[in-house]
Amino acid sequence: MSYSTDPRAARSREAILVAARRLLASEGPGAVTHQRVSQEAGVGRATVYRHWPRSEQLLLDVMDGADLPLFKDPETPVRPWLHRQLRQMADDLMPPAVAGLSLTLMQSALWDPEIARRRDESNKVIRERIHAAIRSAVAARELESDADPADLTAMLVGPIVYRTAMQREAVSDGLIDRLLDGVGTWRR
Amino acid sequence: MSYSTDPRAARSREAILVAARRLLASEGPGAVTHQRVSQEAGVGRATVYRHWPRSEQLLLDVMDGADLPLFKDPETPVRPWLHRQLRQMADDLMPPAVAGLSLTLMQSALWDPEIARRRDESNKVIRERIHAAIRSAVAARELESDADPADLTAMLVGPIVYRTAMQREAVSDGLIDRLLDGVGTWRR
DNA sequence: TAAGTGTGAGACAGCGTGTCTCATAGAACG
DNA sequence: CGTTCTATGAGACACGCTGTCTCACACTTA
Repeated sequence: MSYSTDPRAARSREAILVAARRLLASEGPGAVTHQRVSQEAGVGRATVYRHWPRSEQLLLDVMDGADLPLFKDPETPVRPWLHRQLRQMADDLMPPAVAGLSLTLMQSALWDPEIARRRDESNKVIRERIHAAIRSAVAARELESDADPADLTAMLVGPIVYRTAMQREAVSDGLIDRLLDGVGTWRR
Repeated sequence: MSYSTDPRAARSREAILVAARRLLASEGPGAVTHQRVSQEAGVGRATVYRHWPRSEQLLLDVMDGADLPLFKDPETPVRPWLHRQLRQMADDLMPPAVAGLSLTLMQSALWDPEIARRRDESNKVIRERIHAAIRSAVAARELESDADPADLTAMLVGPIVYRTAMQREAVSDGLIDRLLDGVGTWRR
């Protein structure tokens, strides 16, 4: 994406993103409105609309700022690495602001094609990274598995999301171990 | 819960619930506002507030109307029965209105203690039903498993919710089989 | 210096919230 | 039957948020 190079526009953009991040962290996604953000950022309301006509897009860009390197660059042995990644994900999702943001975006995606597109992209990245990790484990004879990539993701990530966002309890290491056992037969 | 026996109150209640259900199905949770509902129901706006001061409570009661007998009364053999229940759950969750409602309530629960309480109750019911089913399978020597009840629920329900609400794809029978394989060792 | 443009301020119409008052129609009861 | 009781509809009020528009102004860029 290329934005205007005008330093005035860049300044506004930054101020708005900072304000949106602060509001999100302190009061949750519901507080990230054009009005609140413009006040917090010391910027005209119309300016926020100019940069982000829909507030979900603003939320998406706030999220992009904290872009996750999750499941990137698998290490061998794969199993402990995957365990660490899932642990990390569970911890990242625990704060209400983050859990709320995820739920908000998932919900917006149900009715907004643009958000749906970006959700699908995100899903694809995660799915491919997890698939790559599993493939490398299989190649190193660390694991025997023939599961579908999308199924793998659902089986590993689904329970973590469910536990943190819906059951609102901590993800134990034991649960992560069980999830990993579910993807196939591990050796060593 | 006991409501007023006054037939006027009962009439309003019913009209409001019917209108809310219709709005939910046709336009999603975002359309279920006091204002819209009161118009649709042909009822004063204040009347809606009297019955349900917060719109999430109205959504909860709309959901209760379609109360799910999900995972209730396990049959033997347990595995095919569990399979059917998970299939049913996946199909129930697929319509955007239902998926959206679930996400909305999960999100509200993050900031509203009352909604959180009812979410926890719901979770408890599901968890105990699934636990009962697993116990009966273990008792009948159909299954060997020592998983924690909350973990079981996360491992079975989590991926279904993830697939339908976040990946927005159909849950295949193959995935359900994999999930069931994950809870322990099945015999026969 | 002059043209171009992002901005802040604010108007406007609309929808939604949450609380309040008040006359009235209907229910409950002696 | 008449009388109390109460849920209701209508609407006022103050407020928050949306989305669009206009306009003078200051800053950027050529």
